[in-house]
Amino acid sequence: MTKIKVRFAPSPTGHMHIGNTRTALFNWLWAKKMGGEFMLRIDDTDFARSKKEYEDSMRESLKWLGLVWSSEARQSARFERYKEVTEKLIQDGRIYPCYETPEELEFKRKRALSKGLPPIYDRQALNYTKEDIANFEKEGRKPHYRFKLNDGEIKWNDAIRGEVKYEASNLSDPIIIREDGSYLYHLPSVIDDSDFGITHILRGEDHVTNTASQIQMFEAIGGFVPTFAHLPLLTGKEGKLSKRLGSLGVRELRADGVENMAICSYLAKLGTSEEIRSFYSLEDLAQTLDFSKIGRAQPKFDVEELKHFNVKHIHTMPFDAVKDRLKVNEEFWNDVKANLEKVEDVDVWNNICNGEVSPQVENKTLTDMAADLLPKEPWTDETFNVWLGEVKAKSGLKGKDLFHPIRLALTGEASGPELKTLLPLIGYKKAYERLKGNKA
RNA sequence: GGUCCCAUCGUCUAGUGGUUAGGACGCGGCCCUCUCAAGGCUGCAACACGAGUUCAAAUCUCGUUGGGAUCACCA
Repeated sequence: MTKIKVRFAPSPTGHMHIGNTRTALFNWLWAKKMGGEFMLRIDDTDFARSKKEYEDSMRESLKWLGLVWSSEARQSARFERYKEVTEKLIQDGRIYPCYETPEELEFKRKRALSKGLPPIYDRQALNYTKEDIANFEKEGRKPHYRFKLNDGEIKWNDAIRGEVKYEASNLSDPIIIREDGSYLYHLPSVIDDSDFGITHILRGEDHVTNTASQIQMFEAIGGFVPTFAHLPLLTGKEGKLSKRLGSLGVRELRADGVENMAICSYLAKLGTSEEIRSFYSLEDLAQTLDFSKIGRAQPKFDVEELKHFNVKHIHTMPFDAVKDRLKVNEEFWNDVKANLEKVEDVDVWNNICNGEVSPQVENKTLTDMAADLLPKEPWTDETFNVWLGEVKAKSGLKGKDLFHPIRLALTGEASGPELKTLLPLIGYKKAYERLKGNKA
């Protein structure tokens, strides 16, 4: 059995978004689970839209997510190779020149549609005479090229969708070279997958039809046909795949305090029969990947749900998973994590316990009394209960009337970890001053 | 419009002819805490529609409706 190799092949025409991330993640997880290799390939054949800035941004997001790659390639650096293959394919009669303008093509499509016909390319270019071509050249028209699909049934066994088949006659011959000589994604992608020994192609189901034509390309260049797996596309809350989903960037999520492993856990399990639960390492998550548990329907992605999941993810996050980013020790982390909405908020509590806080005085009589009753250190586990019992007895207050003013005075916040946990962390001196209404 | 895919609680899903249609998330209630949060328990809630096959259909067949993908000189 050959070693498996997968690739994530983004086009640097935007930042990493949730759809991209999901594809990259599944590829990475599959490689990890199978002990294979994960490759990054920059599909920058579209000069007009590709930008270095986006490429850098994607690399950064990928690294932040933990989706590291062990090798990489760039399509714009491989044009010589594509040209070589193309020339051979032209000789084989699998690639042919066409001279229609985009406008003419658009017109043909519209006309076909209005007649109730499928807007499939009519292969008019296959019937050009030498004179036709000479005339086009004389007009100054430059050819674009299409890959000729052979008639017949194309089928493959999709790792997610099972057996898939298409009749080639229902497909358009894909354009593979633009009028300006640049390549479109189809053929370079196949050449690269073949040259780099990609064994599995996992991508969104928007590519299923492409797969049919690409299988013929793999065969035409004499390459190994990889195994395909097509993930159902994520849809937005409203049903349609919204533009918002496309623009929902990893960078924004990160800035909002969403944890990388929350994103990965959520995306890996959404749309599967497994419950969405937190994983704290990609390796653990990888072991649970199972194509047979991926549904065929399109799951709805809801960013609010992700954010909610993220909060729970933080509440149970082990110290080891965050310690590199923390200034506090394990005990402190465990005391406050269940109240955090973002990891960085641990600083807020660190400051409340160790820094200076301006107390809010809600019931001065009560907090003054509480200050006077507060025993000096050393404290024991029972100190808080004993102290509060006295305050309760003396003030006659209980429940919220009792706790709220004290919490506000002690922490300056209306909610947070249990006061019993917090008090020892704050210490006598600060606690006393704050209860007295002084900044401390 | 052609081709392909899909359809079970609000959401993600289990279910492969006989189930009180199960779980998870969310939502409601209760409990725990002398407060909030966190936590525990519990409740509400679904087979898109219509035929057919069958003793029996969420499950099989056909149709309808609805959703999605693709049919780009984007990837």
